[in-house]
Amino acid sequence: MAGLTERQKLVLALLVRDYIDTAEPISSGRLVANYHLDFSSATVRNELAALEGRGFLLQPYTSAGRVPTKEGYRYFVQKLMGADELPAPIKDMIRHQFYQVRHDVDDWLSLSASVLAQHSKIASIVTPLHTEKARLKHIALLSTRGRQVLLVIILNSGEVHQQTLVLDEVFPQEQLDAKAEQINLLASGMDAKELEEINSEIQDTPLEEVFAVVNQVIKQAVVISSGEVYRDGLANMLSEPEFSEPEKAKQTLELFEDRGMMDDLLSRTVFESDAPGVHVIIGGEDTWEQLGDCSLIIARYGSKEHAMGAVGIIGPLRMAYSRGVSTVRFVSDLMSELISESMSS
Amino acid sequence: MAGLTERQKLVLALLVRDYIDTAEPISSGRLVANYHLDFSSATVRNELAALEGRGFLLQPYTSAGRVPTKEGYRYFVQKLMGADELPAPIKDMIRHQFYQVRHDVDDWLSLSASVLAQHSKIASIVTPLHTEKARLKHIALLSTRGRQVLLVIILNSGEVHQQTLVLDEVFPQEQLDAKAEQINLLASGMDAKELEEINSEIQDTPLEEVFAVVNQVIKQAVVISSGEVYRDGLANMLSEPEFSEPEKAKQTLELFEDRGMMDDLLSRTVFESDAPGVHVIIGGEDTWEQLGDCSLIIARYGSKEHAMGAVGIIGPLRMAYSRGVSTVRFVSDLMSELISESMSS
DNA sequence: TATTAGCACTCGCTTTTCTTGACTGCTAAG
DNA sequence: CTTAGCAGTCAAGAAAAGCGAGTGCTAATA
Repeated sequence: MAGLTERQKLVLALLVRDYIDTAEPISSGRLVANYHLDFSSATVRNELAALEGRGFLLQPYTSAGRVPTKEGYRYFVQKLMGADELPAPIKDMIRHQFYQVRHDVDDWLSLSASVLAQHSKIASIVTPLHTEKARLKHIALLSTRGRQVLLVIILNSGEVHQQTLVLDEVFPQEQLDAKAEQINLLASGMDAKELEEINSEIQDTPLEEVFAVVNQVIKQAVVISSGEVYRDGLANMLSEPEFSEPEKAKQTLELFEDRGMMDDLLSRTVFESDAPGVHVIIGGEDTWEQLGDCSLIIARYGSKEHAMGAVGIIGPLRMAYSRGVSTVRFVSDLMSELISESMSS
Repeated sequence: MAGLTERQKLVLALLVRDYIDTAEPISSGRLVANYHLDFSSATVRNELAALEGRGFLLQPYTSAGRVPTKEGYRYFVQKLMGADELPAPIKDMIRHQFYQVRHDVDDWLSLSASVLAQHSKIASIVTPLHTEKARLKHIALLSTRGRQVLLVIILNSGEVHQQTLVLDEVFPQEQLDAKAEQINLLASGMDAKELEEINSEIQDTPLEEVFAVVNQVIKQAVVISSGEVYRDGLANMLSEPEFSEPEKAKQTLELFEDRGMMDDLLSRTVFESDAPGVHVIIGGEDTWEQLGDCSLIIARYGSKEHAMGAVGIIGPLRMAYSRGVSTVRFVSDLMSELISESMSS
């Protein structure tokens, strides 16, 4: 199957862009008029028919204009779309916003989510850093209230996990410090497998209770959303005409609330691929059936050596891919920079 | 203005319950037929007209049945509604679910949110414990990665706050321990005001950087949502017919995403009132304009002496108040029990 | 005085019909 | 290969008609 002619590419690009703007089927006449094409609407009609034959376009009904198919969007994103960078002043503003929270890492995540939602006008998702080879760096036990104790676990990657435990009896802080110190001496630097091996030694000692949790947390650390996942801009989505039917809206919201699904999606797409760039997933098909009629633009941040997280936006098929890709790239690069800066002395 | 007659109360109660079930305007004939009333539809019509005169009902249009007004719901909730407890097996199941996560306090919150959403079929919200008179109990500094340091602050109430800081240089864990110890010796037991007073002593010492954050956290601790607020069941809401118009849905979602609003609402209603019971807020009017056409059922958990949080559900005006109140009460009591148990030795 | 049967009236909803006009695909000429 | 011209298609919108659930009122009844 030969590629598209230059003119077909032009027509497809114009049509997709126009449709993304207007959300209405695009007609041959409209294309000629709006973009001052130097060939007639009849010619455009022929090209449209050809593009429809290739599976890039479809007509909602016989006498309507054309609408891109998922395949059409994919071709557009891969071959036709140019970059649509955020304007420099906006970028500066965002950099400034990050600068203002430079001392509080947790704010980086929520700010990223908020920035993405605001500038893409759709929903965003941001996961915390996580590493694939979790090793224990350090734990701390902090008495909070009665038998409740906060267990803080820090991994080699810098990832922080915490859990409030209810122990069997009340311990003063000094004893908790001692317990923590014992575990640190014993298990620091170990990964899940090694922890498992020394597990039997711990059995029936006073450390058993806490140790079990450390063990379990390290095992779970591989799951990307083990920390808090930030979301924003949910309400934005409902403004898009494709979610005017409440059914669609509900479906999408459920997708968004479903941790497992997102987990799988993010980790597979972002972490298993070696390409560090921006990934665009357009609608569900075979692999990602559940995505349905939503598209996803995601990128990872951090570094392969230490720890990585993902930032991304989710919207209808008809989303501003060009601007979206630029925005996601900008934010993920910014995050990577911030993190690498915060590691240097 | 005299009270309602017994028969008017009966008619109002039946109508509200029926409307909550069906979401359709209720006619006089329907009431007589469904509930085998021993007076005629004409009589019911007279009573309906009287109730409409009182502002408890209204007709969507001239020849339609009646629908409750906000006032109508309020009267129903205050005077007419009985208890509609969850069935015992369901209660046992929920208790069992809590039992399974008894060692992890953080799970209590997310489980509460999930239980409430599931059994009320609408959205839920759960805030962590927080105290009004925050005093510093203990801090810890944990090196995570490069210049990043996790600051964990534990208040007298047992509330935990944490923040990842980016310090100006890299410190080994031992030095961080020493710093933390210094601050603990100096400031343990102090409240916001006392911390402010010793602030000047800290100026220009190596502790300044960390101390500033501790100071700030204690001040902010009074805000209820300073910890993570758990939400669930958002998608449930969209199933309700009142949110079929995307505008309404969007509005409600925005309300739900707006932290400030919820904060204000929860703290004012739950904490400023002395009554520890379940509060029902029906639609926005003067005080809570923003609530619009949503209702809220909330209760606090914990104890006034130590720390309190709030659990609640949010839905359309037409929600199952009776079941809702029972469910919220059940969950909040359960949480209070768990917490008080976890404090005893 | 309170209740109720009877009846005319109202008005949103559904269905039907008609019209409009924005497109297309095809054909034949340039 | 391109394009003007034209017949054909079909959703969307407006207008009309009928339906029917439900009311308010009135007059008779207990």
